[in-house]
Amino acid sequence: MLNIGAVSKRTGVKIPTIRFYEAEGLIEPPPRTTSGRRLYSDPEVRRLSFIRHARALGFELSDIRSLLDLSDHPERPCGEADRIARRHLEDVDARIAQLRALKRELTRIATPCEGVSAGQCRVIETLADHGACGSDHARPSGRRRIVSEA
Amino acid sequence: MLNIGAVSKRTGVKIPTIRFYEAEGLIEPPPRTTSGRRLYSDPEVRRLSFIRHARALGFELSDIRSLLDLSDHPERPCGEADRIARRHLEDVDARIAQLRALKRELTRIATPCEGVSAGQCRVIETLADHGACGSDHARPSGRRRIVSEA
DNA sequence: CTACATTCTCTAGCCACTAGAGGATCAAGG
DNA sequence: CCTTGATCCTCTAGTGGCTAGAGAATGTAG
Repeated sequence: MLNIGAVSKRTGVKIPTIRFYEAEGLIEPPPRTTSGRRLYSDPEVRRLSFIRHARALGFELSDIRSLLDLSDHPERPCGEADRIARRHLEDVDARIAQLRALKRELTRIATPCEGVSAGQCRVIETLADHGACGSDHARPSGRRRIVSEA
Repeated sequence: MLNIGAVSKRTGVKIPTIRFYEAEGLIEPPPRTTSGRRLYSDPEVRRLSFIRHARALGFELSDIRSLLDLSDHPERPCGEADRIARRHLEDVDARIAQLRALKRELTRIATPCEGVSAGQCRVIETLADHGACGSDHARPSGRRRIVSEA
């Protein structure tokens, strides 16, 4: 039986995040010591590693919920898991394409501007005048923490 | 003088978003009709287009704030604009690299699994057993709306 | 005059956490 | 035994960049 700190170290999931997953129902509320501290045993630790791993691969919590569900019921057909993984892969592909388009735009914009003051700055100018650029870029997606895994 | 709906159509910025930008101080509170409706003139419309364009390129609002500031003061040195753009470009590059690594992992995982039930599913299995995969992936970043411009 | 559209303000929700307050409990050293 | 510092507890609020919805007022067309 490990306390939450030990579990956190072992799995790489931060303490508040473990509690958060518990509140979200991704893991069961563990037993407690008499003083109310959480005690985890091996299966919960493995479950947390599973979640961590899936998060590291960019799966959303809702997907992870489904995947955990399947992993809890090994007798069920697993087409769903495949579907989730493939859909996610498509998302990633789309995002890569997006970012590449973005990069092209940005490179064009950010090539060192010769102007000295904002009045002649290419960056500012290009942003101000949309017509000047390759139009029709799409919006990239939200900042994500980059947390390399153990 | 345009009302907020017309401005929204012209700039592609949604009405609630325009109000949001006003609340955030990215645009000035415009004059109002006697009944309290917002009235915009050309400079504000251009300012909104600027913001929209910068957002489409993935700049964060805090960066956009700085860029707008520079564009308001054309006499200032524009090194800052360059720095913002270059930093952003680096971010994008990093994100692309990240996603590519992710894609490799996912492709490995999601190649159609032969198992029929979750018990033998490659997806589930790989997630459960971290050792089985190329380790050390990083976490990709948050879902972003993809809003093509114009 | 009656619909219907547009606008207003305000609040709450999204995602996956993270940070911080304020308090209890634990383990180790003196 | 007592103190110190680490760990843990619960709870609330904040992050970014919006979006959705309630409920009310105003504008416009037929």
